[in-house]
Amino acid sequence: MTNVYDVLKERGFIEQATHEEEIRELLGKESVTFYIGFDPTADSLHVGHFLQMVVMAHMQKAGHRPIVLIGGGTSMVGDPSGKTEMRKMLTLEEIQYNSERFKAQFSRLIDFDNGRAIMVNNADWLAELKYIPFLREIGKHFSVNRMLTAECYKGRLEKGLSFLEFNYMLMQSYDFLELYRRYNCKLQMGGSDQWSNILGGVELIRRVERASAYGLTFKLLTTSEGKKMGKTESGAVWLDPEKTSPYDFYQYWRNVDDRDVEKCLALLTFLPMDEIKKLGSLEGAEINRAKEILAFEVTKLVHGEEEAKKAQKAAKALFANGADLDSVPATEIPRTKLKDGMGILDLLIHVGLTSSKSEGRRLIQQGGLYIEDERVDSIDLNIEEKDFRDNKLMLRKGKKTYLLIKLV
RNA sequence: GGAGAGAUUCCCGAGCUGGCCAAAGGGGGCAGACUGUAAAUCUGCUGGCAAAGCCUUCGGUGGUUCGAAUCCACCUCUCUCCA
Repeated sequence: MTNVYDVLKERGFIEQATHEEEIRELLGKESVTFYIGFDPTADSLHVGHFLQMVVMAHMQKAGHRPIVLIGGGTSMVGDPSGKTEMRKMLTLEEIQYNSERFKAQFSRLIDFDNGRAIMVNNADWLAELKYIPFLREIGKHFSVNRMLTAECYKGRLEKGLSFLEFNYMLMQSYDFLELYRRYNCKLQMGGSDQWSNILGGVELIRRVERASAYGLTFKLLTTSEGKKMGKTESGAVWLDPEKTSPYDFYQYWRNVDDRDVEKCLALLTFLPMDEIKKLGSLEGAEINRAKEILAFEVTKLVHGEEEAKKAQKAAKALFANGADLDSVPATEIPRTKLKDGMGILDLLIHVGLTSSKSEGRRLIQQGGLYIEDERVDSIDLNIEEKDFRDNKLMLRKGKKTYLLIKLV
């Protein structure tokens, strides 16, 4: 059986490791409990988290036990790594709610049955901490000099860093220690921005427990241009279908840059590597086939096969000849609203295609709006009930944004 | 606690010897052309509205003025240096 470490390495996940050889050996000979921390700062996970879920799934498949650590306690402090500003603090209820949502999303890729994976909240132990004992037991092991030279604080040292946030590293290190004690967790993984926090924990366990602990970071999911992936103009690409529809999710991957296709296939799908290499080497327009597979596979993992098929069908139909279909993003509009007709500019706002009339006016004046594949050339166009065929009307903004309006 | 610097439209960043400022430039975004639902490139747009006009905007509140992003006072916040 191949070592997971090699799998992760081959697929390009790994950025840095504390003890590369030892980790590889450990993963090869025993079932290792490991953890990744997640901040419950939003009510859904996004693509960046998905990458980490995939890693956990690879690990679990190889017989290791994942711990999903919800940072209920640490998120009350806020990780300053790579951030330019202090984060807002969340209430307990929000954190609770967000964690519930997370678990549902994790369950798609990770099996939590019979303790094969665990989900814990670090508020359980962090909230109880007493200041003096904490300083005496944990604080004494940290050198401020060393912390200040850490890469992750560099940016903040120029902009200002509060003592509150400065403590984040201690808390995360303490998490690792606590998980080591409770679950014999020996390995922490995380994004490469977590490197110094992870190191802190590894060293802490070595000092306090005189035990070996390890850390591993993955590459952040970035585009070939170095930008963070999974961000669009309208925000993150979420895993929650309410926040990012399966169709939009599919389209996001369908539209990745040529240069990113192979990387995405390796990191975000479970297709075998030789197949991925083949797909990645397709030339010219051919590479669209690889993109379709990427989009389909990732959508399937996140939203299920059913939704993935629907999204794919919709995309194909729309881009082939503009036929309307059920799985295209759709909005409903009550019949009564259109009794006296509705100006096109108002309609655009109503269905959320534009955010102001000026924007709609510009869109139309620049020839970017189509109704049933006919370019709209007047901003005074009035939409009435009789314009709908079968109670449906297909709008298109630009080349790729379709919206089906249903009359109800 | 003391001394200084600053807060501008989505972001960065000009303007700050008062009217020509809805505010340069860049980034980002949107649209058009080209194309492969890619990239690169080129073009236009990018506060709102009942649109040759009007309204709201330059950290906040007041004031000076015919007129303020620009001047004055107070406040809030941020940064730098000193303790």
